[in-house]
Amino acid sequence: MNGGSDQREVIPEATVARLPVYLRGLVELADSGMATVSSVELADLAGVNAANVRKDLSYLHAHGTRGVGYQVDHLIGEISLALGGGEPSPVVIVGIGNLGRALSQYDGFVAGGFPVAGLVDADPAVVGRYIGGRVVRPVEELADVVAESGCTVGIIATPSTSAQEAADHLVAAGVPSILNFAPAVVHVPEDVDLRQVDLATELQILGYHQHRRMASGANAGAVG
Amino acid sequence: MNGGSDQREVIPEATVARLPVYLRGLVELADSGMATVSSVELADLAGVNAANVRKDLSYLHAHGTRGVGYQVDHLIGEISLALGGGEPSPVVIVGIGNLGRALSQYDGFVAGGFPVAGLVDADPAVVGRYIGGRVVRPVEELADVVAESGCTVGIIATPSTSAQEAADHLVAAGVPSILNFAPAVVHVPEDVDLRQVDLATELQILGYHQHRRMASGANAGAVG
DNA sequence: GGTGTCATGTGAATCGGTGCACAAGCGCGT
DNA sequence: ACGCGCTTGTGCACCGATTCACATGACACC
Repeated sequence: MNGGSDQREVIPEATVARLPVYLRGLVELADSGMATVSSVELADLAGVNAANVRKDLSYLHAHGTRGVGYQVDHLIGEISLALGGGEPSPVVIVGIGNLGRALSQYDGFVAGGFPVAGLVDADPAVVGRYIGGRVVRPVEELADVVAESGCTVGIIATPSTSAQEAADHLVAAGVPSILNFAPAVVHVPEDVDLRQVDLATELQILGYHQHRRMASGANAGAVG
Repeated sequence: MNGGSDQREVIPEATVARLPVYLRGLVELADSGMATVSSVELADLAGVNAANVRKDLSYLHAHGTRGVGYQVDHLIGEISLALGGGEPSPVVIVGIGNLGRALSQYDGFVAGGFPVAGLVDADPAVVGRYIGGRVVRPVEELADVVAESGCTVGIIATPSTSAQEAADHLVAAGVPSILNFAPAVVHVPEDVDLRQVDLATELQILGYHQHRRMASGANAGAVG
């Protein structure tokens, strides 16, 4: 150990994407009173391969006990630590349309440690309205909102035509992480982390599989 | 080979996930009056590598012209054909809470060929209410809704505790494709296509990167 | 205390995806 | 008509992720 305490904490991207799923399952187990969990159980809960679970957990400082399994409490702590260090990350939502309104009242955010700290919109007709007890502020004050509440995550819920503009505003305000719900490709500097959540794309992917299944099943006939 | 004309249409999953992005960019180009597009332009538009674009398009019957590029119209047609055969796929939304309401009014669905054909909810207090001109029907009538409108896609927007139940209802109604927005792992038969869209998970992934960036930058400082 | 059983942890093979780099081909200008 | 430049299409190598299979090790029971 050459003094670097974070060198061993390089977690593969695919593993990171699964950790929140594990965490959810583990919390559920903890509520059920389970003290330990095996990789097979956790794999079943998360819908992945058991060996995959073990390899994933090996990246954390989560030592399991052979012949017994993993300690649920400890595992919850380690995963929570890896995913943001246990500190809540306030989020600011840009674009208060249908989706933005829904997101601002989504319980999962608060429960997951991501309290909604601000709402902004470019439309003067929306600015000033109250959504879930929070006032919608103009996009010009985005930097202020970020500075006041220490927002570290920005959510883009604007129409796709304004998505790039919203991203630029967030970047300018110093927000390091952006989640884009608008169906548009936005470009950000390399030091900004951007993730895309595209409902229409997901549906179209489903459409492909469905179409292909029908085409393949055409000669075999539809079996009930 | 039994005259199968669809045998060559095996498209890698990663490619399928990019096709909708291409399609969006292409439609935009078509509106701008562009008749042809090069792989480099399309790559820039979609935010991916140009060679990747070419390889992706090679899976379709979308022959480009060397020295010129691809014909925008033709490409739009081929991608649309691959993604669902051009047929609109009506969707039914299960769970009309905040998210379900927002989704039911989301324009992108109709634009993408996924009209909302029905809304159902298990809560009697919600059943009967009108959302965007559509009445919310009880979950017991889900099979009827599906049969009436030929829904092929089900969207789960329930609380996570009811997600599995909603999935079971959809499967029982014969819906072959399910998009799950609830933060829970649901299990479906193998012949049902299930995709997960988890807002909380996405945020936690962002949280990981942010946390790691801060930890790494602590000893190295800001690099100039 | 010894032994059997069970679950972790990991080496290694495999699979799918990405991206470079280059050959093949088409059109345009001369 | 011919060659030049531009772009497609793809072989190949690299990389990350997944999964099997097995060695290691701890607990419980007798």
